[in-house]
Amino acid sequence: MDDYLTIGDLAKRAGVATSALRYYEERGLISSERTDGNQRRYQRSVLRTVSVIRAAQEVGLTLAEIEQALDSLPNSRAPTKSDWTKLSRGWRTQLDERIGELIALRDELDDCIGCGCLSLRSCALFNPGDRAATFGTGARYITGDERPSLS
Amino acid sequence: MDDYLTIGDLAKRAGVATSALRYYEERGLISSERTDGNQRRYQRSVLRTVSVIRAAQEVGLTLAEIEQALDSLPNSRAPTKSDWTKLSRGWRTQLDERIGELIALRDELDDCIGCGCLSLRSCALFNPGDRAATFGTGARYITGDERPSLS
DNA sequence: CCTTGACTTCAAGTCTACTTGAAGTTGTAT
DNA sequence: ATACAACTTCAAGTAGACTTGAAGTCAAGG
Repeated sequence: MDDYLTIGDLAKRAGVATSALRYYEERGLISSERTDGNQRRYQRSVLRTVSVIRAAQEVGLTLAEIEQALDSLPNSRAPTKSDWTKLSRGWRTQLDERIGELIALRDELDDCIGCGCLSLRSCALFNPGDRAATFGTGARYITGDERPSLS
Repeated sequence: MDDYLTIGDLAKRAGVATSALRYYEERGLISSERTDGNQRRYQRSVLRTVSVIRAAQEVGLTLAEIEQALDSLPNSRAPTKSDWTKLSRGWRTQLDERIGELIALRDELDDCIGCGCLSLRSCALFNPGDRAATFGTGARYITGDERPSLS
């Protein structure tokens, strides 16, 4: 049973809090077995899953989206190498998009620095509408709901 | 008094909800005058301020940080061209940093796609610790609290 | 004048991703 | 055997940026 991790060990190795792990489990993102005394024991592969979750979060995905992605895997949960390849390819695309958006925004900023934009006539930054209008809490623009054209 | 905007007009032209404008005002980010009947009337310059606020949010700043930036302006609120230049230069820097982070993450993803990372031995993505460990809700990594080195 | 849409305030609700606290149980080293 | 850290559950709290709803007032067209 050296192959099993306690929640504390997993937390340490994955770089997350134990409370976060319990939360992931509650949401169904990871799973565990229990000891006779009802304590969680995680398979090593769960460490991999948690790493994937954190990476996906950095890409900008919500836990709901990550859950969906993990659910879509053939052997649900605990992604294999080819699963990971599939997922990361998709995420890379989204990441590319977000990077593109930020670069576009940066270009607008550059144009605006000292351009007299404050006239509000032609400045892209100061004319909303085609830029991401709805971005509530957090970075939601990456999910593909809508993509600001910045044309 | 054609120079004044109602809250509905401002909302439409700025691309935000009226509730958001009241919220900004409550937080002290924008200000208004009142009619005899106690309705808000905004100066045209407020449209500019709202645009600046939205742009800054897209850069990744919180309202608290934006408020601080606006407060730091000599003629507080309603930024002039040179104020805007100052602000946008600073924001551009942060934007650059965030873009750099995302690009680094993308490179990691690329390395990981089909590299056998799942061994968990040497993969940057799968070895947390030096990557941004704390990013709660939203894009907090841009604020300079901590910068992941991704070394 | 009257209707109707736009406005007012204020309190409370929403969403995401957790964290914190209380009260109690388990595992392990000595 | 005993201490003590690490674990358990469950409820409630947190942060940020708003939104929603209720109950009432204002403004402009016909």
